[in-house]
Amino acid sequence: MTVRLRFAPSPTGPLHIGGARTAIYNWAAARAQGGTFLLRIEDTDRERSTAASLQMILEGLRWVGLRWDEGPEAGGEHGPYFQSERLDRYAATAQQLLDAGAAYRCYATPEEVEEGRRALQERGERPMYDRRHRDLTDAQCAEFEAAGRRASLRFRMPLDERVVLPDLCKGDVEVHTAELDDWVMVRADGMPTYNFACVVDDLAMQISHVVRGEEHLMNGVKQMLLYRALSAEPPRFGHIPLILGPSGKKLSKRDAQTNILDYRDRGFPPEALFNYISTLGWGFSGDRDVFSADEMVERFTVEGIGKAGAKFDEQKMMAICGQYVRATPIDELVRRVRPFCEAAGAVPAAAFDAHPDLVANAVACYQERIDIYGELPAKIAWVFTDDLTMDDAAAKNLRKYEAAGAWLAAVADRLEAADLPPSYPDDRGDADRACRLPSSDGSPAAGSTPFANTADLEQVTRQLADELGAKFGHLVHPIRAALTGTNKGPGLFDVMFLLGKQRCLRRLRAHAS
RNA sequence: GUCCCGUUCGUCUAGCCAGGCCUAGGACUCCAGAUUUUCAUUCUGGCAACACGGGUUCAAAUCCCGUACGGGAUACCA
Repeated sequence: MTVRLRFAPSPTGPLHIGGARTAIYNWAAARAQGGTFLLRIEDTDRERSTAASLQMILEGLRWVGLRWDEGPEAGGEHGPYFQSERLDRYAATAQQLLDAGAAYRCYATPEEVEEGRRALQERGERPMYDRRHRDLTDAQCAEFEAAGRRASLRFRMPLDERVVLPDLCKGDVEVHTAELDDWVMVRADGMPTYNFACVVDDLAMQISHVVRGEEHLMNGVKQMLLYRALSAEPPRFGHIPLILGPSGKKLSKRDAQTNILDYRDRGFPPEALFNYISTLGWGFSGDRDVFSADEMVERFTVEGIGKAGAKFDEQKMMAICGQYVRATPIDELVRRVRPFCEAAGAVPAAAFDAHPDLVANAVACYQERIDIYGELPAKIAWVFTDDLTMDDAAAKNLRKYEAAGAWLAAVADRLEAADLPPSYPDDRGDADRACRLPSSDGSPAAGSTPFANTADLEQVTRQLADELGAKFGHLVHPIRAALTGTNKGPGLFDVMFLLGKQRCLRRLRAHAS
């Protein structure tokens, strides 16, 4: 069997978390079986479909790393891939169904349909279309036509039958056709509805597996019946559980950011988002939940998707992002972080271009301190920006010891005599290449340059502490505050090294008295 | 209301289909400890679950039935 799966969004809004997961599962199922993954745009709702939404969806899919073999911008032999361009096919199938008696014309106005629905409800019956035009004669039809009414096309639902939908995720789902109404296949304006266009296209595009949210479970049953009316073999269905918000209801904009592109804009690693979203309803293995898309493809099956809804957990998502950030090679990390740092004005473009090693060292110092790229600018700005804002904790550390002012002056004097590298934007030579940061994880970075390395700086400072009769641990806090404006961050000597001589002296002396 | 689906630590999950290896494993969170110039990282340890009730069986988280609770669907939206 040729394996072909599709993601079929309607362009009525941006790609959201749930849609992305559906796309990922379809993609993974296709790749896992060496099949084809295609994208089809279901734009039969003229009012709500927009070109802007389409672009956001395409961009969202690309951003999480999904590529489609057929579809918009990719082409393919089963196009067009926009339902609005396939109207002739729906019309042909509609006619075929009409001729076969599997569908019929309904001239009821929306008001009449609603009125019938209410009447049924009042009688204690299931509220649905009351089938008032199910058996219209040709003459009656002609009468409605003459009166200027336009017909919609409805499916002639079997009245009393048990149908079974074999579902890859849920197992056999049995439903009585009495629960289903004579649903509209083609609107009065000639546009097909979801269930109809979906089946016509899945057939034409030779879709082998339909994987979609479980809100479509009943649609699956309706579609099964339509396949039968068409004497066609239905695809295999897999209705996957929903992604839930904290309240346990379907995830909505109220619960969290649901637009995929918002995560891009906030600086989430796309691979991490892909990874996290994939775990919402599917487990990689008993002892791992961080995995690559390739690894996922190796063992993904639709049957392996869970049955229960999964709550979206932002904390866990962040934790996974952090793992990806930490596993990223520094050069790659710099590349990814650059747009965020530049946009925020935290690191000038010139620094990236003319001082790549300095920037790499600075970023490396924060690799284990951020979960997403977007967190970096605010943390790293002190390295390149002179208008330091002192936070409360830092201000407190400056005042904590009476001698702090004198200490800072002494440290400044000592550093003035030391071979500290120059400050950005002065040329730092190969200082940053010779001394790779961070150095605080056990072994101080050492290098062979004309300049002091972080180990030398530590030695100088410890010695000074002795001379001052101050505890080294006490000395550190006001220095850090004066240099960075915070009480957190890289090791103190990495800070000095990054900042360079002039900046260190200036900041130290600004708080020396 | 009716129909359908679901229910393993607070959360995501492994185990369930092929019952014993489960005194239920991993991850996130939280707590404690180690490392340490701060923060973070890393490491060690800890808290914490088979919704409930029946059955089948020598044996049930795993199979069956019921109950409760949760969710979804009931559109000329998708």
